[in-house]
Amino acid sequence: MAVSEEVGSAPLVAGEAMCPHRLILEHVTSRWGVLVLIELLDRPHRFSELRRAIGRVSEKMLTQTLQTLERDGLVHRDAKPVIPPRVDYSLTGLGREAAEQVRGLAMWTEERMAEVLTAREAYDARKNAPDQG
Amino acid sequence: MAVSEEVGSAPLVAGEAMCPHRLILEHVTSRWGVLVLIELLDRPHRFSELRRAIGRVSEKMLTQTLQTLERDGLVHRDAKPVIPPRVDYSLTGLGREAAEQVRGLAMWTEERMAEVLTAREAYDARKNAPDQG
DNA sequence: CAGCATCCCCGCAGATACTG
DNA sequence: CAGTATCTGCGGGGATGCTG
Repeated sequence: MAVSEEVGSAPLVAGEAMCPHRLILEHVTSRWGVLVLIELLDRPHRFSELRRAIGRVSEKMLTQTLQTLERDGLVHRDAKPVIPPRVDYSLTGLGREAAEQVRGLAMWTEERMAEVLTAREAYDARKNAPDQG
Repeated sequence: MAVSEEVGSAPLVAGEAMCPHRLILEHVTSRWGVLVLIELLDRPHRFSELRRAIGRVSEKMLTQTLQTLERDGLVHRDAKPVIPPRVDYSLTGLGREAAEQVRGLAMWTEERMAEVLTAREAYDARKNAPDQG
C-alpha cells in the first residue's frame, strides 16, 4: 500500500507539507468530513439542514469542513442569490465516490458494533483481572 | 444513514460519552488508526516495524492507537516472552473487515489524487480571481 | 439564513526520561 | 525491544458577536 510519508510536521487542516495522498485521506476521514459526506449521499442539504442532520457540529467546523471538501472537488456549493440566503451543498461525482467508500466504513461499524463492544468488555476484564483464575 | 448524535462534549480517545457507533468510526478513521490498519492488512508487524512502515509516528501515539484498536477487537497483540521482547501485531477477523474498508478509501484517494489536486487549483484560482474575466 | 472574525480553552500529540 | 510516565505546546474546535 505504501501510505508512508517522509518527514515534516504539519497541522491537519492547513498542513500542505504532508504528502497529498495522506492529506486527502485525512480530509475525508476527518471528524466532520465523514459525517458530511454520508449525509450528502442521501440528498443535497442546505447549510442548516446539515447542521441539524449531523447534530453537534459548530457552524465554524461545518463551514471549514465544507470548504475543505469543496476545495478538494468533492462537494458542490450552490449559493442562490436570494434573500434570505440559501446555499445548497451536494456531492460531485468525485465526492460521491468518496462518500460511498466512507459510507461502507460507517455501515460496517453499525453492523459490527455489538462485536466491538463485546471485545471491549473482554479486554477491560482481562486488564482488571489479568491472572485471577 | 442516521449517524447523528445527541448532546455531550467528549474528548476523542477516551470520550465514551459519544454514541458508540460514532466512536468506533473515529477509532478506525483516526490519524494513525487508518495507517496501522492498512499496514497490518499486508502482514503482521512488530512494533518497531510498524513505526518504520508508517513513518512519522511517535511511539506514544502508536502504542495508544494499537491499544485502542486492540480494545475494540480489531488488532491482536501477541507478546512473546523472550529477551529482548518481541510483540507481533496482526488483524483479527473483525479488524480485517475494517481494514479492507479503510484500504478501499485509501486506494480511492490514490486513484483520484490527481483529480483532487486539479480541483484544488481551480478552486484557488476562483478565489484569487473571482471576476477578472 | 449563511457565514466570517475573534477570543480562548483543553486535549492531542510530540519530546524526553525511565523500566522490564 | 517494547513499552510506561510525565511535562509541555500548540492547534483543533467551541462560544460569541457581527455582516450581507
